[in-house]
Amino acid sequence: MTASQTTDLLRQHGLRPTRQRIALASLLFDGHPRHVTAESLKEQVKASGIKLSLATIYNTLHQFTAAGLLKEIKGISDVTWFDTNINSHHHFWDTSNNHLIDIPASSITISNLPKTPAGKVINGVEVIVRLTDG
Amino acid sequence: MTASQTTDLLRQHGLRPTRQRIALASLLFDGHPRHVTAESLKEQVKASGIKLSLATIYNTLHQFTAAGLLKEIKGISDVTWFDTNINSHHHFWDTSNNHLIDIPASSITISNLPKTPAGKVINGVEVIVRLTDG
DNA sequence: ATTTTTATTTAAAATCATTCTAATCTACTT
DNA sequence: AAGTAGATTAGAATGATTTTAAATAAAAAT
Repeated sequence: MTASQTTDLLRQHGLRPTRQRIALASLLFDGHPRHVTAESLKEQVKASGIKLSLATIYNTLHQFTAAGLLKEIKGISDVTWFDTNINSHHHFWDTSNNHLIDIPASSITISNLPKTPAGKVINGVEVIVRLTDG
Repeated sequence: MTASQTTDLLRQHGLRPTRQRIALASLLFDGHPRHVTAESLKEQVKASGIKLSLATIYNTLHQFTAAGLLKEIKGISDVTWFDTNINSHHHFWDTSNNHLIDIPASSITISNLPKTPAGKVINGVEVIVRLTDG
């Protein structure tokens, strides 16, 4: 993607094409699927000789997410939960009051998974069904 | 569960039955499914007039988990990930190198979910398939 | 029972990811 | 070119969790 195409992309999403946003967008939207954290992106930025603050990386990742350019992958809120139900099962996560409700394992069927990478083994499957008011 | 049954339970799992562990175990293992965080458990402890430190609550939750008495519900590591793939899909999480791999939405079928609580709406479904070496 | 050993608890400090603040700077408008 | 609204930044603040190092309690040995 050229610099001018990146500029257009940002404008189309209501974001001013600043030097920092252009730099991050061209790293992120190169056509390949990418999974980044703020830290991993900071490394890439550093490696390409660009200088910008970590706060800007966080701001920009959230703005891109709000604009629909990125998707946030987040577990259940930002704290660790412990469950007295040790059997395999899943959860509704009610985001309006931050409560969890059990979903029996039998409610979820997983089929045709892509091949597990060589040397790796499936250790567990966690399904989170997010609920909101409405 | 009586205090002596709680003591037995702890011993059976190789844990010394200390005052603090007995108190936490009797709150947690009352036969009802429970989802707790360290903070929520601290509140319950406080409400029952018991005094013990937050560090002990964290230690104990992890020890109970290691002993198989609790299950930890955790998203993908403890950082927020952002994904350039904004279509509905899921993830392998390779815990050995902390990498993510996409799983197409079509690989996962969800059926017979429990009824969504009144006034709530499903906002998204996130499936994490955890991988380890071996 | 008393001592000794080893595990546990604790308060306080440290850590780590993330957000906030308030000052500076930059893109867009006039 | 000047003004204004929005963006960036360094550094402080926050919040969850872990670590540290000293004090305490449980189990084992005498």
